[in-house]
Amino acid sequence: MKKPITIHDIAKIANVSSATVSRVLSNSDYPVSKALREKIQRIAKEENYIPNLLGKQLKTNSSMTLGVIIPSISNPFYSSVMLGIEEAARKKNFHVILCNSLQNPELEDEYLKTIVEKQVKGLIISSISKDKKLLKSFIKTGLNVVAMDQKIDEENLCQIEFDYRKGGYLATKHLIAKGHRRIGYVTSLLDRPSRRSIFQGYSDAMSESGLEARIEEAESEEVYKGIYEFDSGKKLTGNLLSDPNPPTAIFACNDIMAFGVINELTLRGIQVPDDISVMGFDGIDFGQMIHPPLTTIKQPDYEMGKLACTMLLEMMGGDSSDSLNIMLQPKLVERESVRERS
Amino acid sequence: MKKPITIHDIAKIANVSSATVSRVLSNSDYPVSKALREKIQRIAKEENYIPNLLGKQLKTNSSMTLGVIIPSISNPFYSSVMLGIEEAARKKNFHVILCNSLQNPELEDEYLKTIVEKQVKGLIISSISKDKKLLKSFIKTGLNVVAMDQKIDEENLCQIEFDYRKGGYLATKHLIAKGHRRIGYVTSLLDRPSRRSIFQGYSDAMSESGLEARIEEAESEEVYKGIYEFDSGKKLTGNLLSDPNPPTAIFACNDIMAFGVINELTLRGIQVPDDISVMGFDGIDFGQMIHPPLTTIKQPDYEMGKLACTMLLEMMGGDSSDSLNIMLQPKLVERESVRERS
DNA sequence: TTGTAAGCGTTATCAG
DNA sequence: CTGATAACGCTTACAA
Repeated sequence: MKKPITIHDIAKIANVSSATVSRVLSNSDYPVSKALREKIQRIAKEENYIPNLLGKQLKTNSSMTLGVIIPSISNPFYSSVMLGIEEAARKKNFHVILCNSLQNPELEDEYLKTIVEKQVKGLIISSISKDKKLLKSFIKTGLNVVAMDQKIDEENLCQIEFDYRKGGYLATKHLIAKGHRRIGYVTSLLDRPSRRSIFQGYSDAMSESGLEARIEEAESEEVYKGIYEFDSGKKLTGNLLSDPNPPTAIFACNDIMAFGVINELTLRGIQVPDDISVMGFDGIDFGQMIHPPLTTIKQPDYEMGKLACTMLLEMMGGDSSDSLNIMLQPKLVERESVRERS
Repeated sequence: MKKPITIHDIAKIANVSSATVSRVLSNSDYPVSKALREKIQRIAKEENYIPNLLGKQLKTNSSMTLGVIIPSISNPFYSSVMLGIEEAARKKNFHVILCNSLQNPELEDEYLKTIVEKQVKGLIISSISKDKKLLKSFIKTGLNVVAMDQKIDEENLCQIEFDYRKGGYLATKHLIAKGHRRIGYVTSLLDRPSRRSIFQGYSDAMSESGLEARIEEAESEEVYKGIYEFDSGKKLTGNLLSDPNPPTAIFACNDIMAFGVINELTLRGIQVPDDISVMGFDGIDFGQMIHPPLTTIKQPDYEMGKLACTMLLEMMGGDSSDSLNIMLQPKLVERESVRERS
């Protein structure tokens, strides 16, 4: 495990200065004679030269690394987002550090801090922190940030939002159009703006049609684990069903929860969609794999990640630093878990 | 966006040398008088000092960053693994760079190279490259590697294997014990050792009981996307069903494919498990969410990631560099997609 | 076209 | 206990 070879070693072997070596090996456009250039390249190859990017980065103050902070990679929505981010990053030779905040604001801040210390200059974040104080302070000192999924009140950053309210509205409207009047809404704890917005859309659509909202909210938030939301969906469905006059359609705040709803219904011998219709929210792939295939609202996850990363890289390129604010639109995906109320 | 403050700036303010500042701010155990220590800490806080880890890393030749190369994060198995890795890494203040090789050996090598250039000293990899030449060469020059999931023939690295063969064997035996005699096996392309091993287990169990193997193999591999394997499961099921004497049980090489099998069966009016039993492999959470809940072989994904990372960190600690080789055991998870053949 | 030398921000060695 | 000072590996004025 001897010391790796540096440009100085190569310089010595080639009888040139390390400056010249640097110039050719870093693909600078600085003029170097063809003879020397080839000689140096040959030697570098022979000696198995591996550049030490830390040196370069320290000097140039640029780390070619992006940070991503999300609640949990085990949520299929975020893993799609991540795939999109990484795809876009790779094309520009950036690496991506993945941080799961696990719904824990302290963890989020800790990651934020260490990432900045590593001189990461670009961050994509779906923040769950309340005040976002630390994040805002880093933005002020030059960190480039694209906020995703959860809104941040602050200038100087790009935001990629998703129109959750409209999504909730669209879903509910669809149910109403199918003739449903008693529509229940099951949701995780309404502690995040995104979740409140979906609920808002639901409420708006209901009251617009003179219908009464009927909501079941999960009590507390466990550490993010898919199966937790599934169970939660089952439980809340039970609550809804205990009503003397239960709903004919159930709308869930995300697909996994909707799986729980369908599961509970099926277990109780209630047919979906014949007896009760079910509607999800997210549009993860698994929705197509269950029975019946889930009608849902699609969030463009992969595209969202790709877009976020492209915007971030552009921002860091520093061209037009007009901090954009993009609102992605929901799309209704009709499959087979909703049907006309006869 | 003025220049961030360094230990030198602090030294100047405090009227001490930067050496002293470094000693207190890096939590070195080097003795510094209490008075100075507190003064420096106070100033650091006041000035909002953010250490530049690049400088430190360059000096100490250690990057506190790990690399992870996996086929695709959108596969729920790997996202659980990743969650486990990150959990273990965080506890030791390491960050994790995520690289999706997308089943592409060239991408894998490219990542490998750039990661090493970034002075990442530890790597967890589920390699899909054939020769693994580059990887082996890096191991020789001191890269610490934990190979996961896919075996690598080489000394000097830890491996966390999973007993795929036994898993396949266990699953098949279970089906046989339930009275099944015609058991079909549907699988993705048998191009990886892990997949061949599962198939081997299946074959072994079948021939051991004097039963005839019946395999359907997907033709080619698409870029990794969950829905592809699902469709593939559907299609192969169709093939199996076209047999004049179709199987009474179908075993799939992974859970998602099993979802496809169940879906196709259900669509054709064939009851699972009443008419045909279905068995999966992986044990992802979604298996519990479909109907009927999938009987499957559990790979300890999250634990695998955690273990891999712990081992890697230990290796890098450099204590006992005995390169372990751990074989994780499969576990049968009985749910409701398999039933006794009457 | 090439070389010299001064850093980038940190730690580590050595002397005081 | 504290302070100079020399690295770490690289880039980049500036000089030649």
